[in-house]
Amino acid sequence: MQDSLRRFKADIFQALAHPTRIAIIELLEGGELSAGELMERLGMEQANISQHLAVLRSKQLVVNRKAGNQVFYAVRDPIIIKVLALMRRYFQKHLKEALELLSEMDGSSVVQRQ
Amino acid sequence: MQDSLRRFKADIFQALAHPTRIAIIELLEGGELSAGELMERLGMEQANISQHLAVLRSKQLVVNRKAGNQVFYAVRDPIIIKVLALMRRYFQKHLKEALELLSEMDGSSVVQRQ
DNA sequence: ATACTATATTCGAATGTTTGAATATTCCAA
DNA sequence: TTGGAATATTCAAACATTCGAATATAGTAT
Repeated sequence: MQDSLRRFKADIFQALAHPTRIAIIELLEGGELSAGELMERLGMEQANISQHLAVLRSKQLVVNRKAGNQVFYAVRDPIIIKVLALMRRYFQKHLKEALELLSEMDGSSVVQRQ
Repeated sequence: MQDSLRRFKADIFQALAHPTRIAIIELLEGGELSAGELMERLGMEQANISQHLAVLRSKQLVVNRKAGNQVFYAVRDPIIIKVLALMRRYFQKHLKEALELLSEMDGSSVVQRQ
């Protein structure tokens, strides 16, 4: 059980482990939005957004509600929003190192190392 | 910037998105441990633990301290521990659905669907 | 019925992650 | 300085994720 609990947590982190999906959750922090609105605000392919929404749905991080033609999405549990808020705090706290990490990831590093 | 911030967050979630790495962080919640102790308690291959530690190090989720022969690891920032604590709350709150999700993942589902 | 709009799914190529086996490094002790 | 213990790295195979293009479904209006 210990291990499958950890698999469960890992799967949720996995679902959060993509910039587009984080953007979706952050957009939904202000309340529910339709798939189309998410698509517009993110400026990405329709299919791509829909695929990311499918990931978030499959891990139950979001719930959806059909209204006629459209499908509205919302974050299922505010705990997830809290998790992202903690991440923001973490980022701010470690801003300097975070920026160094980011530039290394870019391959545009200006950071000294010995 | 908005987007690279999200890439940063996504990378941290990615680092947490593995049961073994979650186990490592949870073991470290009680204080620092050597790589060897982690290996023993997790009962996994030496190389495997070391690789997972390398992932956690590269995203700066843990810090390490060499002491003679050994390397001791610790969680860098308690915020990460808080994140995992939130996940525990989330899990407890959604225990029923979580169990269903887990059994689906196992392929050993006993859950009814229509 | 037909056409239109909104959303979802499937497919395959590209890319990234995970693993154990083998090997390397580092430190200490004899 | 040789040997052993602790840890890290490299490699390649297996597996998973991501993307856009194409296609499917479902609702609404004509």
